[in-house]
Amino acid sequence: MTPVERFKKYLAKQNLRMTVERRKVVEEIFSTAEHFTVSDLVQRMQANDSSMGRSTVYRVIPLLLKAGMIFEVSVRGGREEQVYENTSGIRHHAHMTCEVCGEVIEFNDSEIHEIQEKIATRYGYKLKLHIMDLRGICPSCQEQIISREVSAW
Amino acid sequence: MTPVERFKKYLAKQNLRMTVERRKVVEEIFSTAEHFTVSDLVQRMQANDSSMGRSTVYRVIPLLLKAGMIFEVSVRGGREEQVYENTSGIRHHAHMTCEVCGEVIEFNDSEIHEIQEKIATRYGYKLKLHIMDLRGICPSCQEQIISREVSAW
DNA sequence: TTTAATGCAAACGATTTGCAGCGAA
DNA sequence: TTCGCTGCAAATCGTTTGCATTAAA
Repeated sequence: MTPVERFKKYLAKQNLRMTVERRKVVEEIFSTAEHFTVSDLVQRMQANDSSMGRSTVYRVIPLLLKAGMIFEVSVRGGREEQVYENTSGIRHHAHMTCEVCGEVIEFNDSEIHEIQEKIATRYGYKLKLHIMDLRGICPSCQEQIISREVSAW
Repeated sequence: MTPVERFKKYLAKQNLRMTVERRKVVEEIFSTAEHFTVSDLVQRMQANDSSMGRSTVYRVIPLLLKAGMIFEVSVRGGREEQVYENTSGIRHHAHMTCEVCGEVIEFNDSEIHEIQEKIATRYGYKLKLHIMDLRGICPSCQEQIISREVSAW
């Protein structure tokens, strides 16, 4: 079943309508596995059809969330746009961030995946997105900022 | 060393100034271990001093982030305010969310903590915040929404 | 036909910024 | 005496919403 068909079924169940605009949004979202923002979608879609409305995209997003077809991904700060991902396939995000200098280390630990699956199984969940977000202070920033005050923490 | 002293040192290092307003913000943030929003702070502080400016708080936040004294915590959606936490003590957030109905299960798995610490040690990081965020679809929503289409995923 | 969906523009709400006066160092 | 900091008001920017029109079902 294609994403469009899946969404159409979901809409029908809610007594909502499949429109050309909604179809285009879904096709655009599932055309790649990359994450996206509303601006990304609008920009890509307006390249083909300049009349495509921004608010239409904003109105489709919550429906796709409810349908379990996309996820919110980002931890947003300031006035950054929300980032989404489609749910075709399970995504793993495991990273450790230094909150001082912003360094990000990505890692992929099989033990983590095993535990995540174990937990999901325990509760009967079908996992679509795993985020392991470790925040701390990297070695060099520890020296510069904390110096010998570590014991005070 | 108190949070205020710590922040003062950080400011001095950057050739910035410790002011009465900044002192009050830090004291307010470290008066509890709870998370907070800018509105929380402004409201609490204006109870004592109605002239306290909102933009002053907004301008202190990035300094405290850089100083490693607070963290951004929330995964914000829509126009929700950003949530922060002070870094006195390590915080663990482990939860699994159903993206369809919004159910949130909090769990505390010692194995996860062990692995998180192991990873941090490997890279020399001083951990302050651990977030394990699992997103998926809960059993009852799987029935209602996916029904017998699971195989198509 | 009925009524949900669309595009546009205006409204919102959180966050940022320009500015003139203030006050740490 | 500097020049970073403050409160205020205005500006930004992502997101939401009212409305007249269009188009699924």
